[in-house]
Amino acid sequence: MTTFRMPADEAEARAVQDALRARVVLDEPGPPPGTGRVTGVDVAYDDDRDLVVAAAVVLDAATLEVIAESTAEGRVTFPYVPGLLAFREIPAVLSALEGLPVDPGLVVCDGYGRAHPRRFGLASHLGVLTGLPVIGVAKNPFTFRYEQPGPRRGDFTPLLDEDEEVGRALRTQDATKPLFVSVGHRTTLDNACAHTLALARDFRQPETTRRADALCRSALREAVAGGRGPAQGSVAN
DNA sequence: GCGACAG
DNA sequence: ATCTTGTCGC
Repeated sequence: MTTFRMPADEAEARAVQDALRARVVLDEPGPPPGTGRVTGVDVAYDDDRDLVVAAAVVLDAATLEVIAESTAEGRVTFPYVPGLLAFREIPAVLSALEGLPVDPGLVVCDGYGRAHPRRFGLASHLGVLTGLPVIGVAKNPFTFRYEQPGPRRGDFTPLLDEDEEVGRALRTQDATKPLFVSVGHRTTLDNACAHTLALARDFRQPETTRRADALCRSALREAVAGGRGPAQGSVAN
C-alpha cells in the first residue's frame, strides 16, 4: 500500500498523476462478476463545516447482501478541480477502506479511471495506492464523446477521447440514462461493464454505489448533528 | 481569451 | 457534491 501525499498545488497534483500512471495494471481481467466480494466507496461533504465523510460498504457479489461497512470522517484538504477529484476524495476513502474488517475484493467508485484527461482518474489512483482491483462508474460523460447506446439494459457504446476508447456508455436498465464505466486498476473494460451490470440488477446505479452513498450521507448528518470532530467506525455482519 | 468540466 | 416542494408512480 503506497502512502498518499497531499500535493501543495494543482500543478503538483497533475505531476503526481503523470508519475503514478505508469503503475496502473491493465493486463489483468480482474475477479469474475458474481463471485467473492465487491465494495462500494463514496464521499459526502459539508464544505461550510470543512467536513468530509467517506463510506465503504462490502457486498456479497452473488447475493448483493451487505457483509460489512465502514465510515471515516476527515477535514476537506483539497478543492474540487475537474481532473483532480481524487485528491479531494482519496484520503477519506483510504481511511474507510482501512477500517473494514474483511478484504474488499473489487472496489467500485463514483467517477472515472482511464476516462480522464491524463488517463488517471479516481479509480486508477485508488487502485494504484491500494493494489486492489478497481472500476469507475460515473453518472455523466465529463468531456468525452459517445453515441447514444440502444434502449435496453446491457446496450453500450464506446466513450471516446478522440479515437481512443477510454470507457463505455452502458445502459443498466431499460429506458434509463446510461452510466459511464471505465477501468481503474487490474480489470478489463469488458469485465468492468459485466460487474456494473451485475451490480445494477435492480436499479440504474450499482448496488455498491447506492449503499455507500446512503451510508456516507447519513454518517455526515450524524457528524453535523453531533457536532463531533473527525471520527471513524465500522461494523460487520 | 472564453467556456466546459467526474464529485 | 449541495441547496430544495411538490409530485408522479409502483
